[in-house]
Amino acid sequence: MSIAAFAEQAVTSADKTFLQLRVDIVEGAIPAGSKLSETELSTKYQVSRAVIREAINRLESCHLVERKANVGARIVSLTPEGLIQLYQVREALEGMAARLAAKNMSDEEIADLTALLDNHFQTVKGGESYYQEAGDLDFHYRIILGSKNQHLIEVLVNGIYHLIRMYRVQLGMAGPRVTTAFDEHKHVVQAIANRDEELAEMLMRRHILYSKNNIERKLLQS
Amino acid sequence: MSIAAFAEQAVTSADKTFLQLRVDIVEGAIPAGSKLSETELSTKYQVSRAVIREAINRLESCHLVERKANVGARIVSLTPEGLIQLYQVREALEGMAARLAAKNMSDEEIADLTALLDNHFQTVKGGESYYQEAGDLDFHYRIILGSKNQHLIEVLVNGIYHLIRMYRVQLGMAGPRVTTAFDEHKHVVQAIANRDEELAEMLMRRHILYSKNNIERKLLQS
DNA sequence: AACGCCTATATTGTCGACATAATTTCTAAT
DNA sequence: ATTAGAAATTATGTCGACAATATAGGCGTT
Repeated sequence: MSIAAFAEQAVTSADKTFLQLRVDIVEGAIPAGSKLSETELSTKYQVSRAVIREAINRLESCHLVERKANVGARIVSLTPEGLIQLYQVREALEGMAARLAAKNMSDEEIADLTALLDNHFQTVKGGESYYQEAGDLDFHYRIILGSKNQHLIEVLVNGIYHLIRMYRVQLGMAGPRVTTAFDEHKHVVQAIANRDEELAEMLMRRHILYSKNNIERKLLQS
Repeated sequence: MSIAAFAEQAVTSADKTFLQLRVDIVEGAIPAGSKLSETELSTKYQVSRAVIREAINRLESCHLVERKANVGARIVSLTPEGLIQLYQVREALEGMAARLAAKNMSDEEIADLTALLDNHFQTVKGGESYYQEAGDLDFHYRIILGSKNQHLIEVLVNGIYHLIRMYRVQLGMAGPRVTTAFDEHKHVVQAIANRDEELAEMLMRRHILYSKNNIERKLLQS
């Protein structure tokens, strides 16, 4: 199961425009903090202003843009505090996700997750570290989905993860930590396999906390 | 500071329609699970369909309605599992909020919070229990705001709390537990005053967990 | 020269109409 | 009578135009 599995396909024109805009924003094609002019975008994407407005509305609900009445929409500006706060929310939510996953994942799902990790371990042992980010995402997504909690899934997959990716791309942070993250992932999965909710949550929180500390260090460097 | 302090005043017509619709949905004037016809609503609220569409879009980002392309929008249907899942998210987020509040609230804010609790205690000791829900909300809102975490505040205040209120109203649950909740609130505030992040989070999580258990019991009764 | 006010411009908000997709209803054939 | 298909209807999606608000620039005054 890849990330694409979560992308409900776009049927309407507003859907496509929204998805396109989201990519352009997250990947930095439209720089953070810049203003989103409706007329400008409508000519650029060859759709009416109504479509653009709808797309912007959805971007706002992802917390990727901020709107002010009668003024317009701006892409959110990236601040170190913002990223830290994002990781605090992520720690809380993914910790709970791991707890719920330990309770709610099926044995088969857990087996798949274990297999994924083994697979991931093999590729990285071979030095192919370019695969790291996708692997990391797969790990986290599976546990989030494994929680079977609709609200949790929604907030994380449609909201926080795009924002985090935006930070990663635009602050020039290459993927997650490679070296130690494997063991942390492995221990989380073991806890889930043991149906140890308490430990699964604690380990996931630690894992994300370490990421946060790692990022804070990088932010202070620059 | 009351709940009204969070309601950014509506400037545009879509704002007002959104707020009105949200009240009508949460309070049950429009029953859960029912379809939201754009044309119907536009005549009912005396605004154009564009305004209704924008309002519905915002309701969707609150998770109060669900839209399907080329079909329309429905108010979310209330299920016991949905409420339980909501409380799981709430436990994770408000636990983190209490932790952050213990770190980030100013001494003055903590003093105010303590005063509020004393006040609340006096009124309830006098048997005026009708004030309970507002008091409970005030307590939780202050801690959420005290976290100083924008994402946390957004998700809880603009998202989850309206949904929970919708459940409360429509499943006919009178406010929160009265008897034991005070002590739990008091202990949370004490932990925050002591700047004990760990304990503050744990106590808040317990507090919400108890609420969840209480609700589960009520749900099983009916 | 600096400040305030007023006009001009551009952008967002709102509207009604048309295009398109989904649903319902009617018809016809088995 | 039931079902499949097509026409009619209703709803959502999209568009261009107008209205209202905010911003920018120019003008006059102190």
